[in-house]
Amino acid sequence: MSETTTDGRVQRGDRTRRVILGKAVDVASVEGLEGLSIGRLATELSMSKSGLIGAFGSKEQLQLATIRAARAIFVRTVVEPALLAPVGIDRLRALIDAWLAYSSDRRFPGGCFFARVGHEYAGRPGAVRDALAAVDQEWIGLIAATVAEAQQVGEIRADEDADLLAFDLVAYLDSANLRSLLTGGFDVYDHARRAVDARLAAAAPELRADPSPDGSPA
Amino acid sequence: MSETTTDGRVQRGDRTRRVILGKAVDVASVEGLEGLSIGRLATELSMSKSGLIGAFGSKEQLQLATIRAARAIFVRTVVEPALLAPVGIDRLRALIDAWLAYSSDRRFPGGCFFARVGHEYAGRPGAVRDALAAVDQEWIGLIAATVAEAQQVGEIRADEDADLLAFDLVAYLDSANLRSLLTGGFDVYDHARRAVDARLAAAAPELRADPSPDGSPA
DNA sequence: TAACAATACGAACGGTCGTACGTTTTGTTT
DNA sequence: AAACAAAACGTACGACCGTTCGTATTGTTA
Repeated sequence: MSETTTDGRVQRGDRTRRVILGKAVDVASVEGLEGLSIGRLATELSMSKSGLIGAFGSKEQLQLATIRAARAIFVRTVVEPALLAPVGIDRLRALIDAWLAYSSDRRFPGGCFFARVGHEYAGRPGAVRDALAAVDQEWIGLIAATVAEAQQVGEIRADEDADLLAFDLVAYLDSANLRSLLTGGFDVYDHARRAVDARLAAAAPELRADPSPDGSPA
Repeated sequence: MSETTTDGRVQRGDRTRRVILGKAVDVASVEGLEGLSIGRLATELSMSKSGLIGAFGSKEQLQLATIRAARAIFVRTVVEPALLAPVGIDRLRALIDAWLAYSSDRRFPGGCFFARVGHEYAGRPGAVRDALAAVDQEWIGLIAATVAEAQQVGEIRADEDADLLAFDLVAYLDSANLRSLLTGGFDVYDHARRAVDARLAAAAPELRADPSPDGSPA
């Protein structure tokens, strides 16, 4: 049963959905998920409003699908390439570097998609907010887990709180993203890089072994 | 000329404008400056749409006035109380503490007004974006200037880059604001506090003076 | 070929948006 | 009291919003 039948009809529908979402993520990264209007999207894609909404059922479903599509792009652009780096501090830096490139290269025209729409729905309960909160938690959780891995291989001090360190790092990234968009300049990404470097240097294990419980240096 | 005549008519207009803006900042902190609709605002204030828009001329003027009103509230809530603290690290901490209270107490129902609408317009050139960028720069500049003052009184190491330190601190605050709204919890403010403490501890001058070029304390 | 299913369409719906115009009300100035 | 000025109103406008309905088109299955 369900022998991966490639029904040409649903196949066409899937393709349409992909095309729509490709445009939707770009629009939403600038105008937000509320400003993402059916009519405008339909016009830009040269299709009918009814055809477009018919592919998703309702605007909220379109919004949720847009979030999933943006997440997939984020994973492909930031996470997967960074996971090629070896476990430890290298992988952590790879994630951070990939994120900075993702933001400064304007993978989405409005900067980080999730920063834009996250703030849009942060104060409004509902399915959209929940979905965005989940993605945000995934991202911070990934950073924290990567920090923990680096601790296990001894590249980050064991007494560092992984969640705290993840909080700091993500904060630098988000701040750079916003300020770059606001000012139009890119210098602030260097601020973020220097902040990351300093924070990771502080979290690095002491090179000269500190005095053990008994028998200490002169 | 212009002997501070208190014209009852413009006085009434000013009062109306104040009432409108009082509601506008609250609405905009949740729905954004775009979602701030004339009709809804008029309904909530039991006045006519035409009367409301007539008080400002256009929606963009209303938006700009709303930003100025939010800035005034921010100055009164965060900046002015903190400026009572003595120059130096105390004043810096007072600013940070006041900001955390301003955010976690939900002085605006949607959290920090400027985080919400800053992201909304960060990617869209125009007068609104420029106004928001200016306020943001004011705030970061104030933090940086306060850091510089603390350096002059010897409470922060002179080799710290004031702009860099300000960037880090503001990043912690913004991150806590967003994540608190997204999750509905307030634990993340403790993360921010611990991040601030650690960052300021790292920026504090060494207690045991290192050997200075000539004649220094034993 | 006939019956069925999924997609996309055009047209229309009620509702809200920002704005403009003319009128009424309220306050100030001759 | 008369003339004027500012504020607030009611009404109406065209544009767009998300959604619904019936229909044509395209592909699959009997």
